[in-house]
Amino acid sequence: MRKPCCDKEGTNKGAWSKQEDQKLIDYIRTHGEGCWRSLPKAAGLHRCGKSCRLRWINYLRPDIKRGNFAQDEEDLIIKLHALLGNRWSLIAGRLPGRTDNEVKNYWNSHIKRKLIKMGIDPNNHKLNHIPLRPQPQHVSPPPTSKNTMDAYKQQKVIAPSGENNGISDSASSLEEEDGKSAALLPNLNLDLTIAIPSPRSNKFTEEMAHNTESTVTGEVLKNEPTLLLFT
DNA sequence: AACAAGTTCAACCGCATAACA
DNA sequence: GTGTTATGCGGTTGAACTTGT
Repeated sequence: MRKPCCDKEGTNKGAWSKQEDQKLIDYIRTHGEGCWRSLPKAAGLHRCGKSCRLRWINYLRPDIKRGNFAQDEEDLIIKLHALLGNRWSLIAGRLPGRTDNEVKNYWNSHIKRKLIKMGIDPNNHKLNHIPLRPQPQHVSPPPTSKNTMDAYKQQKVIAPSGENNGISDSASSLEEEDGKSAALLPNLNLDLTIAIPSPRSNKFTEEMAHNTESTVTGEVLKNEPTLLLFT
């Protein structure tokens, strides 16, 4: 039997030192990413592979964009979250230079609070105070305001994602509700074009294709899941 | 200046699943 | 087909930092 990934004894934990960072950077520059299990030993690090991977992906990678999120990034996160739920890696994948951890943290510390303040449930993007009569479906024009927050404010119509944070009940659940529920209707002007990506994301893509008003193209970009958002 | 409360964010943990034997 | 390991993901934690009193 092979040893488990994280052998608890003899491995460092907690914050990384500059020396550790440098060792990791040097090693990956020379050997590239991959084989995280054997990397710590080869790089002379007393860390588990998991920890090295996380440090590299979330902090040391050269293409990481640090600093505040721009307004358009924030809008995109909201839109994607409405559609995808807490699938941070998928959301981050649409924000160049941003990591899933960063997006998740930003959501929890900034956006979530903002939405709550506005009376919007961040879990399902619905208003907490629901009008007595539901709006008819598919009648609202796309938001004309410059960002999603404005759209929320002006139209008070929130995205479709269901209680479970997932995507599985986005469009279908609305059909099920059939106007009986007071749930508001999607109006984020999400026009999706999805290309079948790498095998790993096929399940996701199928779900998306099934649950959203989307166009599935036959184009495949190797190892690059493609989800185009037009706002 | 000192402390408390609130916020941010890097890092850890556990689970799911892909990959492999 | 089954069992085991490696990897990736999302939830959570806690130290560091900021703000208010």
